[in-house]
Amino acid sequence: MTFDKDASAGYLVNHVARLFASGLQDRIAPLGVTIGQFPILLELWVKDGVTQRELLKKLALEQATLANTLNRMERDSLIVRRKHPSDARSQQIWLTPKGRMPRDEAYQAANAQNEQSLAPLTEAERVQFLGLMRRIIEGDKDD
Amino acid sequence: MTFDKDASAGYLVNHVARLFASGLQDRIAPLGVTIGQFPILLELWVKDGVTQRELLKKLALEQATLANTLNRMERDSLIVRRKHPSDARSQQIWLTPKGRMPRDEAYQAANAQNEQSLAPLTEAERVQFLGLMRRIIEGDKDD
DNA sequence: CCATTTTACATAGCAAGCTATATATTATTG
DNA sequence: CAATAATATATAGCTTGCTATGTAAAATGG
Repeated sequence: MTFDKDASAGYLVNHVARLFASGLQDRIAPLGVTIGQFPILLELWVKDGVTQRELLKKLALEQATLANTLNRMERDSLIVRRKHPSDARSQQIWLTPKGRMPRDEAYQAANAQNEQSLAPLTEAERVQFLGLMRRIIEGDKDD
Repeated sequence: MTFDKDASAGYLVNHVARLFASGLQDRIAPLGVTIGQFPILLELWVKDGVTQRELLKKLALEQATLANTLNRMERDSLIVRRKHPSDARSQQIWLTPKGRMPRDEAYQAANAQNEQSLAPLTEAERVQFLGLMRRIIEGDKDD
């Protein structure tokens, strides 16, 4: 039997993911944010003051991963955790002024990276690519 | 301005990569191998006794990443490093009997995971998906 | 209302990736 | 041939992801 990793979806998708990640990392570093913090910030920019569990529901991450990244965000003064008024187990996660950074720059960084990495594809192919990935993700939920 | 992470190629590809990785991890764990070691083993099964630099050329990884993973593979008795006969800076990387495990099971694990994750796609779409990813990777090299 | 279960979160510990830097050896060059 | 540059690898230290487990508070059921 034989196996060609360059014909393996798993191998390729890992490689592509690292290309996107390292490109985005370079672009958002000047904003004082890392790629792991980025999706969390995106959610908090929509609505902060939420609990960790509420955040978790919107992110495809394990609870421990989120807790650890929130620790680093607190360390980096992007968020603060305050007592939940009615449930002492939870905390509310609030953006600091630093966490409320110029968001447009962050959006632009992400858009620019997507644009750069997808440059070899036509518009139709980009739509296809996103669609195929969404279906793979969707298919996984049934397992 | 607005930004929808679920319409972002970078976000989706990261998610998809983690689905593949965790699925493959589960499948190869019984073989005593981890996902980071897997692509290295694939190369060593083709040819061992090579130097780290020769291995590195075939893998889309940084030198330090490879060195660290080789350390863990040596710790796990999958490989041994022996003195290079003519260059004292290098070492030759050899598979141990354990590293020469039943490869077919490993190939089958990877194929089965690809099959499972790609299950929502038609054969034509799978070909498309691989092609799109290859072009993204290829496009990155020119940067 | 008290014992038990469930929930929310934190922590420990690991793998895999990265950048930056150190170290030893070989190759080159004046 | 000695000084310098280049090469091969290792190490330090970080982030992001994971699983497994601990702990405190809330909810529930007899």
